[in-house]
Amino acid sequence: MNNSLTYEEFLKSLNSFKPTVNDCRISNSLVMLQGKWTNHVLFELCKQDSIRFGELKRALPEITNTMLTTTLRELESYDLVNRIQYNEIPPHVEYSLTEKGRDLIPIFYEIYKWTLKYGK
Amino acid sequence: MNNSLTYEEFLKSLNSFKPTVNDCRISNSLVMLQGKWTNHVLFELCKQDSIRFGELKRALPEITNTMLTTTLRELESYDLVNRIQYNEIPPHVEYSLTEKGRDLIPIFYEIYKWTLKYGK
DNA sequence: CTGTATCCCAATCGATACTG
DNA sequence: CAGTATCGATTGGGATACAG
Repeated sequence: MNNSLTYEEFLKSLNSFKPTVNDCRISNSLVMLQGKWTNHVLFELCKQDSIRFGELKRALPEITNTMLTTTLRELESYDLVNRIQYNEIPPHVEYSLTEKGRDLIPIFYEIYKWTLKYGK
Repeated sequence: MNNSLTYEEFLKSLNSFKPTVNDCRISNSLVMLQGKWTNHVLFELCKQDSIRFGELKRALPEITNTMLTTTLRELESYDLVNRIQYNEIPPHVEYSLTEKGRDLIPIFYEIYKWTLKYGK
């Protein structure tokens, strides 16, 4: 059932993918990456096993508290990111990629290669 | 210069990628796919060598004229799509992927595999 | 057939101030 | 430390009508 096509098979069967929007699960996946900050945050999370809210904020100096929180909550809702809260003094929170999130890395790798070829 | 890293090398060097937004060329690439209709249109264009405006419209019944035009113009501006106009009676226009656009297909393939594993 | 022009609405983004 | 609340600004998307 879950046998994936090889790249060659994928190319040949492209036109058998349903054209209508609702049936296009591939495009639906991209919706998860559509937020302005989504991929920046995901990419930071790729870099280390876990990272704190404040570290993320320093890594992305242009993001606001509101947007960082909103983005992280969205990624949690997609089950791409884990949030672990430590109720110590001072309290802190660690964010990390789930397995589902880490499995996005091969996509980033293809984007990396494309960018190397065409990026400005 | 343009030697790309292997996937293993890519993984190891992830944390050497610059964290700041402006330096993150990978994330900049994703901006091109951020429009609500962008990836749907690109995906339709992957399926055949060239396609007419009206065919695209029928393939994506929920898109409006305005958004289809806007999206195509945006893709043209990124040099992902060619537009060829035939001044016959009746006039028609053919859209096709550029080489740069076709080189996005490996990215779609990775998204396809990810979707197969995790898509709802 | 392949678009534009116009107008409106909704969602997103951001700045600032404040809190458990 | 890691957020939330509020409000205003900006952007993007959509409906409709019309044009080359």
